[in-house]
Amino acid sequence: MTEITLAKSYSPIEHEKSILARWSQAGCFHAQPTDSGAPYSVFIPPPNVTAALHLGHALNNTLQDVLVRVARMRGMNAMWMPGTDHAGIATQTVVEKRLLMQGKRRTDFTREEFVAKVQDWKDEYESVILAQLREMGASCDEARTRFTMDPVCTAAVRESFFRLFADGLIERGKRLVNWDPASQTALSDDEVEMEEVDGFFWYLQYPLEDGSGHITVATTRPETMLGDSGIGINPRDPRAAALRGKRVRLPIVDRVIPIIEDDYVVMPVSLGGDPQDAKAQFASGFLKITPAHDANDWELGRRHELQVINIMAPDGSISDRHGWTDVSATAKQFVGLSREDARKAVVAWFKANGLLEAAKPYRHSVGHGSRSHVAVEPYLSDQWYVRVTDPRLSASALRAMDLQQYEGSIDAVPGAARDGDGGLKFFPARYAKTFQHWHEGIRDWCISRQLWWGHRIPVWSCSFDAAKVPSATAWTDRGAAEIRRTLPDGRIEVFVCPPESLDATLIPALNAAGFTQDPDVLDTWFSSALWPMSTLGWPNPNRFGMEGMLDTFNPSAVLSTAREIITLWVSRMVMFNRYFMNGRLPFRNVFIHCIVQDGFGQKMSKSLANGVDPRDIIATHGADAMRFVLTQMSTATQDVRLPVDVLCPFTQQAFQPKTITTESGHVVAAPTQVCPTDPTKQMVTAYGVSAGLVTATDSIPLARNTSSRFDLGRNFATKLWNASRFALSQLGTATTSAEPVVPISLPDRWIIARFCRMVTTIESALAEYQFNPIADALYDFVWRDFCDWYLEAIKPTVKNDPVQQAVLRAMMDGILRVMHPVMPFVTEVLWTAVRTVSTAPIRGLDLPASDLLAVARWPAPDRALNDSQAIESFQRVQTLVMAIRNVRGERQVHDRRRIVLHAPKEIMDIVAQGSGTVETLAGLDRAECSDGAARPVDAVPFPFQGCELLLSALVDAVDVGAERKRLEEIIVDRERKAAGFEGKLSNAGYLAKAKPEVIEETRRMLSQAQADLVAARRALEVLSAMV
RNA sequence: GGGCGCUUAGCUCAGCUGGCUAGAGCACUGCCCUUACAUGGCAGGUGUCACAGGUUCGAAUCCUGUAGCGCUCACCA
Repeated sequence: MTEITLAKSYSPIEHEKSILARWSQAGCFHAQPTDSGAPYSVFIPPPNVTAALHLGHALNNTLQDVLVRVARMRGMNAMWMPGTDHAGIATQTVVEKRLLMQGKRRTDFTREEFVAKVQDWKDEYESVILAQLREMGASCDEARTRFTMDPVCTAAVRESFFRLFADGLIERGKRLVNWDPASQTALSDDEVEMEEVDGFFWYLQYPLEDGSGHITVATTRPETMLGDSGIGINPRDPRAAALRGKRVRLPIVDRVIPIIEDDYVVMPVSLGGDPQDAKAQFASGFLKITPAHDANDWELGRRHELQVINIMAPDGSISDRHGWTDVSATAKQFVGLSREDARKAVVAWFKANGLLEAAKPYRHSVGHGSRSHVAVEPYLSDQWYVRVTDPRLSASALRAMDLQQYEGSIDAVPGAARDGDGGLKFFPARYAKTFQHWHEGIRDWCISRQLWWGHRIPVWSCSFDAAKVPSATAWTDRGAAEIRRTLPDGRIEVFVCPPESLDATLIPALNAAGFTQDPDVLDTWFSSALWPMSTLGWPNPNRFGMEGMLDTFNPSAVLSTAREIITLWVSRMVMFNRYFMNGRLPFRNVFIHCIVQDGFGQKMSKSLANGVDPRDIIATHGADAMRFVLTQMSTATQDVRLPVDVLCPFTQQAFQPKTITTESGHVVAAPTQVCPTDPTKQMVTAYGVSAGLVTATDSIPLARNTSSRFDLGRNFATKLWNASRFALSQLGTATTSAEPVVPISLPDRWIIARFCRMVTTIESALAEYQFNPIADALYDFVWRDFCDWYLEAIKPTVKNDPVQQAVLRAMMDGILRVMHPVMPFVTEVLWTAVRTVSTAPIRGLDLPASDLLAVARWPAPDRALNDSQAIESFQRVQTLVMAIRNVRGERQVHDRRRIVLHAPKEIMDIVAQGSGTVETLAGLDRAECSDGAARPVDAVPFPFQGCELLLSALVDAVDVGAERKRLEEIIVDRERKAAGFEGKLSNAGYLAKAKPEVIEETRRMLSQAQADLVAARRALEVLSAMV
């Protein structure tokens, strides 16, 4: 037998690399569609390549890894697809910022040059991210790593775009988009964040055209008045009748615009408006309508056929070249101003001309670009849309919902029954509501982005004189899809989308015919939405050597992600997967994990740069410790707050960093910190570096982050390590045998029963995606049951008891298996050591051998081993031990001192049942049967379950005063308890309505308290007699 | 404004299909370097379960309301 000696404590850094290498060499995370076992696939929510991963990602990936590793150990064909996301606007913004620091702009380069620079950035961070995943032990199928712009994914983008285009689900539209004047691109609704801004309500007077007076409009955006094309009033407004048919002469511009009536217009409180409505409090009853610069006005304008006058350039400045033609001489002075300056100038003009009636301060929310942080402009432009409002998409997503989780009647949702209906389930269930409400209020999805980094839109367009337009089938006959529209000037614009397979012939033909490709790229979520299909080779897996992948691994088992992703991504994956895969779901379950916040309650995020690099925690605590604590922190309702410390690179001391408040109001670690023990030494923080504020140098190095929250995990790994060391030391003489043994002694039967229950607890928690109970079950079992009780109990016997050795060996083996998904490294290291020992197997507990723990079988103990009787008996033993220890503790009896228990027969039975456990764990020299008559002189009495027990040889002399005090405290305690139970039992309602077993339990508790009371009082009497 | 959460020990959090004396880790106190582990062992103190009502024999748990915090959707009249 090989003797493996283990170091005195577990050092993660010494083992993690070699364990990773062993897994990698074995290729045990690589799955083939032809492998045995039911498919269990998980798609990593591909992190974007803007920055490295933080602990929020670590949490998500740890939980996924737990799921995947358990599935793998259960013999399923587990495939975890890793990858990254190109994150169009975010990545482009990051790179542009970097260039700006060098004094360069995107437009200083050609599109190809710039994309190459972004590609470099992507390559750098992609490799960082993949390394992070590896280091945290994520058992991803690395060989299948994907990036959203890989050829296989691009092929899926082309195919899906073509089919949506051909099916009429993609359209070109002139609509108001969220326009980011800084990055000069359209944004989807999801990329807009609302920020509170201090502003004003300005009250502007517009004269009536007939000179009969004026009306007053209220606005927060006076500069848009240059584009006003109508004035709205509510038809119920008492002033409406008199104004019907009248027109207003727009100041500055001199444009004459109609007054229209619409229910949408809010009436002021003074005229019957709702006082609860903030709008009514500020409204004048007259609404200026600017269809080109306000989404609601756009709708109003359509209803009343108002002119659409765009007064801005793409950079947000006032412009007469983007649709504004009736620029008056007065208006000229405003052209060219920024929107901010224009606002001031317009207000000043109104004031100077006596038309500014009032200005009231007003705080309101304004949309800002989530990346650029400048105010988003509702801007009229031509964009591509996916008509997700079509029932083929949105209603299909609703019909996918689990019926138990759908609110209302699913029959009201349009669409015919299909595969996949009702198959989508959320954990925790409340998030189904988010999903449902989103789809019920869904709006068409703007998918074009005026960026260079991303999937270029595969549409070629050209406009023709009506007479020269090609025939409607000219391009469709050649295999392309086509849509066309008539422009305001009567020309016909033709849009052609070729399928990728015909690129070689159609693209040259299109170019030759004068068509040009759309310069824009697709919203990143378009390609993300295809992730569970595109990574498996859809539409044609064989083309990429992925035979069988799509049919085997789609749908996946579960998507694990964050709350806000439900609308951004989950929704789109469901719609697309179902649309393209004949109703099939991308995943059956959606698990929403909690959010990791920093010590100030702010979500860790790449953009705020307050995230902690998991590698920092791995460095100070080890990957297993990090994973265990993250698992334990994962609860269903509570986000995780994680105070972060900085680790001084000079002294290795952790300290609380000095903080600063950012412009956006966030509290973050200051970019530079001073060593707490040596003020001459400085360091930079991860925040400072990620935010681009500082760079690390040799003299001012980067300080890692750490957090004491992970100590628990590190200590637990060490505990497991040492328990294994001890177990191995006890098994040195063990002999192997093929004949299964049946454990007889109480501690053996008990620990196996507890093991069974722990496995059950873990399995039922996993089924509900509840991770915190998994960590707790492991911790309680390993530390409390196994180490504190079992190992201590068997110390005197195990070396000479082959059956007990078999139990010890089996428990050690079983523990490593169930711990492995959460703490894969330390368990894999110990596995090698434990496997060198072999004993007889335990009947009913099959633990088949395996070279690597990562692919060992998950334990499935026989139900017969879950021995309730053993658990109850051992519980009595534990209670007795704890009672004795309590006396020892209070009397401060030295640990090594052996004492004597004197107990009546019924208690001696418990001692006997324990087969030595009580003696060992309570530090008894012996236990003697006693009727209480013959009382040793130095005996200390204590009540236990209604009996009076005595302990002797505790001390050399009894301190009567202290003893009396102790007994009196017990009496007070038991009196209080007895009174409580008596109160319950004297309540007629309680006796009549409570469950019989509950009442019985109360009676038992009462009689025990009363008996304790009797015993303690008698002991007090005896004590008094001694004096 | 709509929706969804949260508020339990000094800190970070469990518990909530109503029922034993409300728990864990950390921190704290006392004792112990007992040959697995001081990243440890044994013992101990600590809570008006946010607040106010209600339902019930019984509420941390269910209902209503209030306050504070967070997330999310909508909102530039």
